[in-house]
Amino acid sequence: MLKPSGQSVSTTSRRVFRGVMKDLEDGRMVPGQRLAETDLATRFGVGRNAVREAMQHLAARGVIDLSRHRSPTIRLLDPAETMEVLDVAEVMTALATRTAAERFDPPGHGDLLTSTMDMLAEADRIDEPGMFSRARRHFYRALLSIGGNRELQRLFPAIGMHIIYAQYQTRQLRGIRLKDYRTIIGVVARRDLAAAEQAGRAHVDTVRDIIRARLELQQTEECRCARTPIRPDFCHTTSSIRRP
Amino acid sequence: MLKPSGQSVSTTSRRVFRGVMKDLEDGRMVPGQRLAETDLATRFGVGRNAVREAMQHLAARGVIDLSRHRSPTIRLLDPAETMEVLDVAEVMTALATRTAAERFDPPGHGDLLTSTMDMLAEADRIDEPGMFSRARRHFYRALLSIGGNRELQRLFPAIGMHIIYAQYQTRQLRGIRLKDYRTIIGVVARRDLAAAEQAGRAHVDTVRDIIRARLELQQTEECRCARTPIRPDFCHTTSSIRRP
DNA sequence: TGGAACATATTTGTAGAACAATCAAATGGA
DNA sequence: TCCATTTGATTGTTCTACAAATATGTTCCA
Repeated sequence: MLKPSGQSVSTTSRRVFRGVMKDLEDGRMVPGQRLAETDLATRFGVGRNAVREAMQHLAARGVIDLSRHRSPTIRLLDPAETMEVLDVAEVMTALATRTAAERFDPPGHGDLLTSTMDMLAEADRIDEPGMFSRARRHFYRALLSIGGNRELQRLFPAIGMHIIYAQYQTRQLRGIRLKDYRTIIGVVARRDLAAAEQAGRAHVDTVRDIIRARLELQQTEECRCARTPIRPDFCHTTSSIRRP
Repeated sequence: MLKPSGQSVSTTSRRVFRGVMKDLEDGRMVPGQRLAETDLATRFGVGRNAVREAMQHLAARGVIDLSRHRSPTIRLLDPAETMEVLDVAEVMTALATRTAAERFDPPGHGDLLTSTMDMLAEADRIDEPGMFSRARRHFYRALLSIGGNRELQRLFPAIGMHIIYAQYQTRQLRGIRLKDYRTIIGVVARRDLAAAEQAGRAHVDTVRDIIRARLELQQTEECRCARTPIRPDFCHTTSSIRRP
């Protein structure tokens, strides 16, 4: 039920797809980075075809950019496009939270929410890199699952939030997210449609404000921190993935 | 400007992708139909690899369903999922119309709207099958172009409306769409944000009501018209595309 | 030294062969 | 008629091969 039909197939290209997504989530790949197909093939132990299929999937999902005779690059958002992504995320999140509140059914969905809550608490206590990402994903999957809208389940993960997560990763954002997620869980459990929609919208709005502030700060003082906006030519050669 | 970055590449798999989309739009392929990869390869004069890449792209876009060791099938919406698609379409369309109204700039966008208007009028007069589909696509592209939100330009065509167009094609719907599109163009040109958002929402709402009515009608009297809900096993064999 | 022009190496784009794994239909027996 | 087996067709996957384009490196000239 959590897996949309198209996702459940377990093929080789799927493995590459997931691998790249996971690498992006865990910070092993960063926006702007090039992905040479032979490198990926050896890295995941598959043929070039499988890699190319995965690239098509990733491109359709907005994770990478393709251009002829160039290595695919992980999408890098300029400030304007970052805001555009957030505008889309706002209405989609609002729909997700409202639908979840509308369809929330304690007997079926109760422990799903409590387990999500637990996972968020765990992520708050323990300070492990991948932990928070997993909790966040779990939260949204639970939300979408409760809502039961299959088209939303399909499209929501296609919003460019993955890129934003990778590009603007700060502790400040993480803390705010945790708080907002708890609020959302609360209003969904109360089945308060209006409050749920508002909470979803407000969350994205908060994230937007923080990112905007950071972008403006960054524009004035030209200091580039370790993890934020990486230039497209960050990796000068196409073979950008080092083998272990 | 009309083309998102990922779309502009012109490769062989891209040709297959476009070909399938066009076949769907023109009614040469219908929801539920199977797409054997060797058939597609010969039909488009390309290798199997290219077809498989295109299938990954189409699957990511929600145009086809993939399952292991089965020919891909064009997505077929049951009544519930049809409504779910429309729920997503509603908020996305509302965002599109509002953003267009917000960013509308007569000097730059004026003749884009008039040309769209002309095309819609043309489609209304002449009764050619592909004509209306082209006009509709032109309308939405213009809307998204005016709004300028690149993420929305990328995600909007990924909504399952293509399938709905193919599955619920009636003259009644066409007429209503034409009228609604003109209304939307009007309020966008007036830069009335609230009215634009409302018009977008109302349009999808109207479409939903009509489809719902048809589905209920269909449920009572079990008559299946020529073009509507085709069963998944419509094509009994996998080689469903006949060569000319 | 700086840069332009060329030559070479690397990478992508594409087709096709080959084979295993799996599914769907046809066949044949009870 | 119904079930089991076989057969045929289709997909999943890797490899090879080569053309086309890009990236890199080197040479040469001002």
